[in-house]
Amino acid sequence: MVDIYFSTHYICGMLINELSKKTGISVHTIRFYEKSGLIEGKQNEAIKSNNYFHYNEVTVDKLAFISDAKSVGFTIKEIGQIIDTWYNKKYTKKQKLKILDDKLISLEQKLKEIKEMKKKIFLLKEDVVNNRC
Amino acid sequence: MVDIYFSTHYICGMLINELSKKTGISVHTIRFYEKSGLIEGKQNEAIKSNNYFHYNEVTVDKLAFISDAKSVGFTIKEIGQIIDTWYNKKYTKKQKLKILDDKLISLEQKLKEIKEMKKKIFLLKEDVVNNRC
DNA sequence: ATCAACCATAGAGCATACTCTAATGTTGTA
DNA sequence: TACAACATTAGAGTATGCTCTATGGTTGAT
Repeated sequence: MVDIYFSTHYICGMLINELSKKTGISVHTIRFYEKSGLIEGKQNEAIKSNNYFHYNEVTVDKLAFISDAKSVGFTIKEIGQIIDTWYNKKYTKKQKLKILDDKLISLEQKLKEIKEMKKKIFLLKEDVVNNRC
Repeated sequence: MVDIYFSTHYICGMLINELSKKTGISVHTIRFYEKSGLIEGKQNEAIKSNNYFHYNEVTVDKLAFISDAKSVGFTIKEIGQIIDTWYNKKYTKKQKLKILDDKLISLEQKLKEIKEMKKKIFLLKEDVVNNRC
């Protein structure tokens, strides 16, 4: 009988391979994100035979967010900023709100540009349909 | 008195420096786009003393389009495809429509993702406002 | 004890999209 | 004719975001 409250898994969370499988992000890329400061694992002080990093569900959430944020065109730096408004004490409340408002503005801008591009492509399509080009 | 109908400018359009000033895109970047196949200048057969390239208003339009298309996240390759549905005989009508439809679908997808990200950032902002993180 | 499957770090390599430098030739105005 | 301001090509360098390789140690099932 194993006391789950003292199992390695319960205390330390998952290792990088499990995190990779859970998120669909490669081990290499996860390490790259860790080096870039977007996520961080913890080493268990009690275990001295290895220096393995352990990750929790917060990291899973962060990686899901990173994927989404990359899709909308945010850079690693920008994603780091947003994540730091989240769990981090790096910024004051005022700074956090400024960062988030800036991102909302840039998303609004992207929305506008994409709608305009849709119109342009649509007009181009009309020209093709009507043999005008 | 200069006969403008025979002036170099009228026949050949502008040189790269003027194109750069007109579009706000650097000479280097314009050359990069030309190497990438997005635009093309023409050399004047009649002038043998130099090998200068001449550009017309179509190129100005193309460069404006390239800037917009880059903003919405299209790659050079994708932009090339779109431009080739435009003035080019490289594709059949059917192929052109396929390319443009694909782009419309990807723009629709981007629109969706950005709207979702706006919601996420908005909720995050609420958390900051209410001191929940 | 062996061995596949994991873990770590350091650093090289790659694709994209520029951005710049070097070397050299041309044009047009003073 | 001098010279600043243009033009050309070839290729090197930079930033971003991965992606992979090398090397070596650890874990866990047989």
